[in-house]
Formats: sequence, C-alpha cells, structure tokens
Amino acid sequence: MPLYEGDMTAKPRRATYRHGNLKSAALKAATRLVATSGHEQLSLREVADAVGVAHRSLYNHFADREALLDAVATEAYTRLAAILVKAETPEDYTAKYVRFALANRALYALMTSRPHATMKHNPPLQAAVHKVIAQAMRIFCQDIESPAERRRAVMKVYITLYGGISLYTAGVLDQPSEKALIAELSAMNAGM
Amino acid sequence: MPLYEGDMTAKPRRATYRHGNLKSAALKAATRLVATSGHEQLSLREVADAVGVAHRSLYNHFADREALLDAVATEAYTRLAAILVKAETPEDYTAKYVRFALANRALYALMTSRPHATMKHNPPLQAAVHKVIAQAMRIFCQDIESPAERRRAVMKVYITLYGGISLYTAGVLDQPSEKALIAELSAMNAGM
DNA sequence: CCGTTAAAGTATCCGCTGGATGCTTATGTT
DNA sequence: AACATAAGCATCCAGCGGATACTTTAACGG
Repeated sequence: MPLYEGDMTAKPRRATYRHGNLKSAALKAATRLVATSGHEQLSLREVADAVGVAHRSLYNHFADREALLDAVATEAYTRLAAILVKAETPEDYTAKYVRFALANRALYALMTSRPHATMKHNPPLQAAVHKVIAQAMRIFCQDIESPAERRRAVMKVYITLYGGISLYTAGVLDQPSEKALIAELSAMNAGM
Repeated sequence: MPLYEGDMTAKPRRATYRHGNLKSAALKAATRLVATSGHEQLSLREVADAVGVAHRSLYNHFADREALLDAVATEAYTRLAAILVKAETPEDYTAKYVRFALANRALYALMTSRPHATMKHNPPLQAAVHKVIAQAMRIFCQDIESPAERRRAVMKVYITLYGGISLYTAGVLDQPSEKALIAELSAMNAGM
C-alpha cells in the first residue's frame, strides 16, 4: 500500500518524482527570496515551498541552512567578479562595485555577512571572493611590488567601499545619491 | 485554591513575587549574554532564565525582542559616548573608539546592527547615538563651519572607522594588531 | 532485460523560538 | 480596608532548523 498516495493524488501529481535540478532551482529561489526579504528572514521551508518540494529534501543538496546561504553568496560573488573584470580604472571599479552592491542590497548584505572563518572551510566561496579581490589588485595596485603592500592597499580600498556602502545602505548618509556616493568613495580611494 | 502552588513550593520560594528591578537586571543579563554569544543567538528565554523569571515576564518591560536589543544598544552607546567625551585629538578619538569596539565586539556588532529606520522611532537610542557623533564633530570638525560640510567630514570618519573595524573583526585584516589598526585608521582620517 | 542499489524524494517527530491570552499576586493610593 | 493596576505566572500557538526512518525512481552491472 503506497504510503503517500492519499495526498499525492489530491494535488496534481508532479511530472517527475525526481525533481531533476532541485539544487539549482533551490539556489535560484533562495537568491530571489534573499533579495526580497533579506537573508536573516530566509527559511528553508519557504525555499522548499517555492520549488514545490518537502523542506527536508533540501538537505539532500545542502548540509544546512548556512550551506545554502553560502551557495547563494558564492554565486553572487561570481557574478560580481564577472562585472569587475571589465573595470579599467579605479573610478570604474568603484562605480561598478557600488552599483552592484546598491542594486542588490540584500544580497550584498548576505555576501558580507559570511564569517571569514567559514570561508576557509568553503573553497568555492573563498575562490569566488578571491576573484573579486584579484580584480582590485589589478586595478589599484598596478605599480606596487611588495605583496604585503599590495594587500594593505587593497584593504584600504575595501575599508572605504565597505564602510561607505554600509553607512549609505543603513540610511545614515541620507542626502547623497548613488552617483555622489561613488564620487565620494572614488575620491577617498584616489589618494592612496 | 492557589493555582501555581504545586510548582512554586517545589523550588525554594522566591523572596519577593515582585522582582523589583527586573528591567535593569534583564538588561544586564542580556548585555552579558550578547557579549558572550552574540545578539543573533540571544533568546528571551535564556535572559529570563538568567534572572530567574518566566520568559513572558520580560514583555512587561520590553515590547519585544528587538526592544530589548535596542535597550542594550542604547546603554552601550551611552557608555561609549562617556568614553569619547574624554578624547582630545583625532588620534585619541580613533584609539578610544577602536578600543571600545574591539573590547566589546559582539556588543559593537549589535550597536551597528540597529537599523537606522528603527532609531527614528526610538528617541533614547537616537539620543545615545547622537552623543557619540557629537563628540566626533567636536574633535574632527573644529574649523569647519558649514553644517553640511561638518556632517560630510564626520561621515568620512565613520566610513573608515566602521569599515576598518568590520574588516578587522571579520578576520580579513589578519596581520595587524589593534595598535596597528588604530594607526592605520588614524592615518586614513588625518588627511581630510 | 531485469534486479539491485543508491540517490533523491516524503512524512513525521523533536526541541526551541518569539509571541498571545488570560490568570494571580502584590503594592500603592485613596 | 478596598481596590485598581503593575508585574508576575502557566499555558498555548505557529514557525523554525534539524533528525530519523521510510519510499520511490533512475542508473547500471549481470
């Protein structure tokens, strides 16, 4: 006697018992839900509902909730890196970075919320982050030789980018436009 | 027939049914728990347990979990402001601010996590934050007249402070010491 | 071509959370 | 002394992440 038939026949039976591409579908749904409601709010159950699957099925593809969020972040970092490879100047890099962050605020909040310790145990995420940093190295540190100095310079860039975007997004920098923010941060990063 | 006697007599009866200073006791306990476990982990139940009270009793003093966290943040901002009034120079302000943030990382994370929109509806919190900003104005904007320019200058200071502390705390700036971080951020704030 | 098997689903249970309701008790005021 | 009210309490609820045990199906080796 099939155990689930009662409910299974109540709803229109799914085309395939095996979803087939649940992992990527869940990733897409999670990305959308994070974008609209923020990663703190995201629940596995709503992701599962969105793709029409029992919530526990997600555990076949993601170790836990954090792993799902890590995967969303990884994908986002990869997209950002793809944008930044086309940057040519410091101003351009800053503009592209800021525009991505502001166009995808909730996603950016997720990306920057991943604890650094976590990344060490998540090579794909670490690699995606590294691609973004590598582009900053290329743009901002062309004529710096010492690796330590290069790293230092990049960190200064990220301090202003991250701080500026955070304060802007928090609504503390209420008056300036996105354009003004880019100009401001470009100026701060110019003199270093 | 007293309804709760069974359980009440099982435990040693509390000295007073009225706790007396539950609000401040809960605040203290919450502050300690936030400091040790982070504000994301904080549950009303463990706060209630820590002060020996039913979890629902906290709602007599705080509207909800967020209100409790806001109260913790307000108290922390007030303490920080009290430290900063003694600052004399930009370097001193930076050093005191950074030292507070790093000595109370989880608390600082809570403070900076309060959404700006929330503050507008929470005058005590807003006032506490304003005290901190006022000290920055005093130290960094002595010879700036235009209010808009003063605000702009303060924001630049906070961009570097917040960005620097965030990246340092996240472990991204792995090599420098607290002292080196202060020096770095002081230098970044010097030229503006 | 058919069985076996492992991957990918499902149902159900657990402990925990924040929050709502309604009760009781103690205190301060009149 | 009576009483209104503030501040406790037990209890219930839905939703969460996660664990276990079950079933279905696709893929593959004989």
